[in-house]
Amino acid sequence: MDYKDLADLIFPNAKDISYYEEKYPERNLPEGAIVSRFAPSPTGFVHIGGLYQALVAREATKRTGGIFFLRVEDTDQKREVENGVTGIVNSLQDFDMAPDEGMITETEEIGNYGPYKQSLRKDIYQAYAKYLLAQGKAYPCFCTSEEVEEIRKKQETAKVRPGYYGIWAKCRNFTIEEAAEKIKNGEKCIIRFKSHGKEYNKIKHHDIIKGNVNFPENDQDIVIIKADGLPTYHFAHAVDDHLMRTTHVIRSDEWLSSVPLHLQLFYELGFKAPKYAHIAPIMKNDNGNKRKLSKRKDPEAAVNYYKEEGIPPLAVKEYLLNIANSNFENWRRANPDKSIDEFDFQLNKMSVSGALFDMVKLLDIGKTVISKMSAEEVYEKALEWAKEYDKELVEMLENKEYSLKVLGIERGNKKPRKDISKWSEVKNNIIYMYDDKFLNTDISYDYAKINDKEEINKILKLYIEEYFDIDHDKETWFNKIKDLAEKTGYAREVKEYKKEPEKWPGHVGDISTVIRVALTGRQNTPDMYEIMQVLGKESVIKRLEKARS
RNA sequence: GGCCCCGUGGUCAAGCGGUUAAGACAUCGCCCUUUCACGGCGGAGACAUGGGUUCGAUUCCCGUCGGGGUCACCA
Repeated sequence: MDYKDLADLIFPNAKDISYYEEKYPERNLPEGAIVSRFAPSPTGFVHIGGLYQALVAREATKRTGGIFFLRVEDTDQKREVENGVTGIVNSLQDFDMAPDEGMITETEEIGNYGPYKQSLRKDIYQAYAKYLLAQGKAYPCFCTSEEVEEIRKKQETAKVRPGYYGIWAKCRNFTIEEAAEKIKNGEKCIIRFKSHGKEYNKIKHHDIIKGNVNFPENDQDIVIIKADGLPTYHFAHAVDDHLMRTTHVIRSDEWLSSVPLHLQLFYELGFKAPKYAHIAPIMKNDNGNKRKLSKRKDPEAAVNYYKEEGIPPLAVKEYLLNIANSNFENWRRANPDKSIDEFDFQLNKMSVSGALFDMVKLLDIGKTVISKMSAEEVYEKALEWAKEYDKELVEMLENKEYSLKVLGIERGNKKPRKDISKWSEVKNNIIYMYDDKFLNTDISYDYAKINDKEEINKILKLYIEEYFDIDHDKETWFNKIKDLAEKTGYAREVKEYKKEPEKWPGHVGDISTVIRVALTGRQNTPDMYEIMQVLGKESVIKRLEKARS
């Protein structure tokens, strides 16, 4: 009896690996094309760090004529969540980052290198496990989890490195016959990789992001096939990324220390190892300590948060890209209208350590992104958001023609307004422009400097009766307000007032403020002339009358 | 604890042997302006620390301190 017989005994039905090698040939892509992937577990909502990884992987492939695919790593059924794949697919969709290959719904996929869901690739993993077994590079292990735990405890008291390796790896020393005997007796086994690494040997590895790193060789006999017949991450990674012809493995840097193991696996399997790029995670400041954004503690860790808040996906992507390649923002300034896919993204320019998440900066980018949109676009996007999250906004936006005018105020010029950073701010930004909201609610007017009721009434009365005409052009319109200021004893020009402030009780600006507050209930608004034009004569008068009463 | 990685203003970060140590966000002031936003100008604000190496270290080496990661039949 030899290793091959033992392999046949354990996996009698597994195919020869040549079958898969032929089925998934090298990809025919242009020179230098990068094939990379996003490979999440369907364990709940997508984390912002996951989106970040996906973005980086996607951008890395984009201009090389490569492939960005989505592989679902569902080998741990315990952690699996219902409709997990759908959640992932939809999140990528929301950010306009649909993969070139891989899962496209809970069960469907596109591409020739599938299945892209690991639980469906059981046969493949077993074929490769059998292949290792047949060469004596893997062996069945009959230890129960209790036994493994016991070994760990012994190692702890002996103060040696924990793990299943060397003298501690008791199943590795069974003879083929002994192992076969146990299997024939129906003993349950898992499959372990038989490592020939030595801890005292150092290996040099070059990571695209982290640079040169030195590690001890792996000497752990890690499990490759679990009791349920599914592979562990390590083994699935090697098999899948080989068969899917991944050129660049872009993943979170928590995997960095597994590189020696992975390299060893690729080598023993006879695969060409991919290049690795380990991304530093996005962090959060927690009482002076940096920690990863946590699903439990931080709402902003979930990508759905951004959708709910109405932060434009493009803003999120630009922010993330900014963290990834800090020259992005310079590029963006020079190319304000180009697609981010035209940016020359470089993996090796990524920061080695994790950035603290900065919501303020994200929202600033949101402002800029929205300020570049047309009124029509703002309208559509805000409405789309509102349909899901804000019924009142939907009602307001029902009058499309009017809403477009409202949203169009000071929009489209070379210095557009930047007052909306996310869709959830829209309502508060424009609600006073809607008569049915404004006229029917109690407004607490605060006129700032002028607060004498009589005075205010006088100003408003005069304005309505003698100075306001909706048909005036802007210059005439404002001259009329200046006239009104003069008439009521205020300085006509702010500059003159500032020269001799004791001469007047105030200036045109104060008169404007009275009108503005009466008109909108607010001291700060966009251009008042435009507001009046949008409101129309009737509404302006109604509003001013309302303020007087 | 072992192993690995990292340490430039509040944050993201250029620079990597000789620089007035960029830029962005935030902050403060001024200007523009009927308010706000935008925009313009300016201010404050940093090379963790101790030793080397060197004519010269933010840049190179070592220690210290600080931060992060990893040591599963989880990914």
